[in-house]
Amino acid sequence: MLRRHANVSRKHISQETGLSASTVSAITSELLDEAVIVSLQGTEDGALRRGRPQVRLSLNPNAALVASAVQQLDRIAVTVCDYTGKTVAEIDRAFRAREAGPEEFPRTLIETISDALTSLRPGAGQLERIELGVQGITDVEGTAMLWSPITRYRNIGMKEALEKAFGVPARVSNDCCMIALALHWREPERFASNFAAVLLSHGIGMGLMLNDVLVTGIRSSATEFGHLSHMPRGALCRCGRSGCIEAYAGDYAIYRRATNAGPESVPRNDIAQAEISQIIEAAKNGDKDAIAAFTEAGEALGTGLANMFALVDPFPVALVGSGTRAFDFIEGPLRRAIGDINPYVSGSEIEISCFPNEKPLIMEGCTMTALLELDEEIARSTAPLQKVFTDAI
Amino acid sequence: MLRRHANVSRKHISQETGLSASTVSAITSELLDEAVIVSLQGTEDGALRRGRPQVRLSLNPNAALVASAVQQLDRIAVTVCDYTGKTVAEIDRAFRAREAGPEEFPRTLIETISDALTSLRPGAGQLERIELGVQGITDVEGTAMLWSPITRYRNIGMKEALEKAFGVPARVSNDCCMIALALHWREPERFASNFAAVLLSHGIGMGLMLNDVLVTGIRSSATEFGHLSHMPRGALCRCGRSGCIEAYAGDYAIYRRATNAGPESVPRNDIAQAEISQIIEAAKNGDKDAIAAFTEAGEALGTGLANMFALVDPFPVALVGSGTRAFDFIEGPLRRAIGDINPYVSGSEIEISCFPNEKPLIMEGCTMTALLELDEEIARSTAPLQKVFTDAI
DNA sequence: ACTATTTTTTTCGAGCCTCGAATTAAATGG
DNA sequence: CCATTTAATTCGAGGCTCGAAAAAAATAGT
Repeated sequence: MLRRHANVSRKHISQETGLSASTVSAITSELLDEAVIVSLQGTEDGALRRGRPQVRLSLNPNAALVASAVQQLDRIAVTVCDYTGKTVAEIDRAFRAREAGPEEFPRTLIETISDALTSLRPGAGQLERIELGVQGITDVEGTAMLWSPITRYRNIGMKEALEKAFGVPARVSNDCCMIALALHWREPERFASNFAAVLLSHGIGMGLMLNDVLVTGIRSSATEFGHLSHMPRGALCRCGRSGCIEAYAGDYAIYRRATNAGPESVPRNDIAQAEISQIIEAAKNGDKDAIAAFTEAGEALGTGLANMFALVDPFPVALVGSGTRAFDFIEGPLRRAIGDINPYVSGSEIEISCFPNEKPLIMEGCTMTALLELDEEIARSTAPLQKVFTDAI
Repeated sequence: MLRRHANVSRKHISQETGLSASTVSAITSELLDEAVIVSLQGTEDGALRRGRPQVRLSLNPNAALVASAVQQLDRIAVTVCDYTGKTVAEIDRAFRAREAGPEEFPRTLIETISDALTSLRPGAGQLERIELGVQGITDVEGTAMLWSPITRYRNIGMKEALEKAFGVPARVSNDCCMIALALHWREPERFASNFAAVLLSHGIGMGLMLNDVLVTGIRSSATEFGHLSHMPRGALCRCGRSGCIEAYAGDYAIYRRATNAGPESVPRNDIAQAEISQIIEAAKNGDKDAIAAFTEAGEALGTGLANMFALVDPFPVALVGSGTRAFDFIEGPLRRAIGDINPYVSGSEIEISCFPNEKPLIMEGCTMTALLELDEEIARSTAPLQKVFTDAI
């Protein structure tokens, strides 16, 4: 509750959670004793009313620090946040992932986190957790980057090196999952129990939340939405197969279709954003191939989403990343494909939001993941939960 | 625990569930007082060992009765089971659904259940719940049959009429969900937390369990697997759209392809099982079109499953219903399609089981649903555990 | 300034579910 | 008939929860 809302009174917590006032009092007094939370005088809305004034409670910023990192093709970014989630240190520096050896990844990361930590004002909390967000496939345990488009090396261990260097728990996560988590916390009403975050960039990724749980694939920590079959025996995908959604909706697919290169031609993997911008301009000027490129991308995305809506309820969708710049050309075909395929869902009723800049979302998701794990740990150590009855049958 | 295993000792329950012996003792003694369970002398394995013998516990058969019903195109079947799930009465009679008016559905059902109940030996438990399984779309609350291929009437209310007639809670559920539930209880190791039951008959249905929860669609109580897009702008489906999985894998699609009727031709809805048998025979004799029909069915099913495996982990699949008779012709293309589409799943590693006869599974699922709801109710209504005080005089 | 009123928070006693330790129960072995 | 073994129960205690009562901390009114 306090992670969601700062400055709320015990009364308010009691009303929102349904716990009795006495229970809230007991729990908060214990957390205050342990300096996990702090109290402030004055009512929530600042108005002075008759009666004993509410005491506003908040998380104690100094209870802990967490470090979040995002490793991308050309940059490495690190953010250190206090226990309330406020950024207290930030570094964003160039990093040439393609030219880096496998050992450079953890090394550079450790250096950057160290630099961020030394820039902190004294008196801040202690570092308690590190969370790293990367493109590509990470193992479900979050120990390593199994495969990533940013490097030709496989299976780059991260967790162990980080934990050794800083002495705190560390994890690697898929960027799309972090984006989904960030949206879940940023707009809890819209992105509630069921929604998808679709990352549109060179490839297509998805972070999917169903029943309040992030869905994880068998090896990748995210769902392989980009490699769902859109068109059997269709366009050549970067993964080597044919007809994947990505082979129609990824940057390379849009470039290929816009330049009329033919669906079988080998995907380029060095497409600059400027080239996509040119295609958008061309589409605005009525270029048939450019428009067809975005139309086919929208159809592929819409078909994939419609299939998911046929399996579970329709859910809100967030489109994230540079691909959203062409949203005006993608939206129509996408919504049409949804309506065409699913008899019970009209394309127009699906909530779609765009977030052009994925990086802050990935960072936010990393921070939230670290903080939530920390919360769990604190909850465990404070008031040992009773053994949960697990059905062993 | 006792619903899963009859005749288990308190000791065994304690070991399996992880609850302490004292807790198990407290709970079981209360349930014994309420006659929800009964005890029997003698060890589980019958062997006489040293030490105090175990007391075997089981559900009390007479604690309650539940009625399950399956309404199909040409028959209506009713089974009454005791609280342990044992069948104590059974009726299966002809019913011409196509010629029946909307009011005949609940009326015939009530008649049949009444007849089954009057045939019971005296001393049996009281009827406590009714569960009905039907093809087609039911609302999530289980009140009505919104649409079903067995009748041209829409929105046939069932719950209210049944509850009025018998004075106990009633529900209508989708047949595929019931099949999934039955499999989950029949083979809990194979069909555990994640699996799918695919019904292959005139149309294609699916009961899907993810994370121990049956996935329900927005209106239908089951997932619309049959209407996932397999081939954009592909074969005409019974639902009016094009390229659905069902338009390749349903009986009418197989008949259409085998008779070379062209993918745009209007689906027949009166295909007899004998006609499908003929196509199977033709395939065995090497008929090109018959083989192609099953091949395309397998590809469509495999593609749909592969897409699901890309979203969540691969899971075991049960193929159910008359369509499994052609499994030998379907299996190869199905497994190939899975491997072709999902880079991380080989088609050969997916566990596929066949269950040709869907009716007993639907019935079993209905019974289990009713019994499990009853269990929940008993757990809720049970008086809170109280300590026993000895008289101080 | 003092008291009544209002509102929030804390304290207190109790209930429920769980557990471990000790006890009781019910059998076999010698 | 007693020692031993195994199962089940009882007992006391702890953790989390609650409702009722009390306390705390403010304003309103005389």
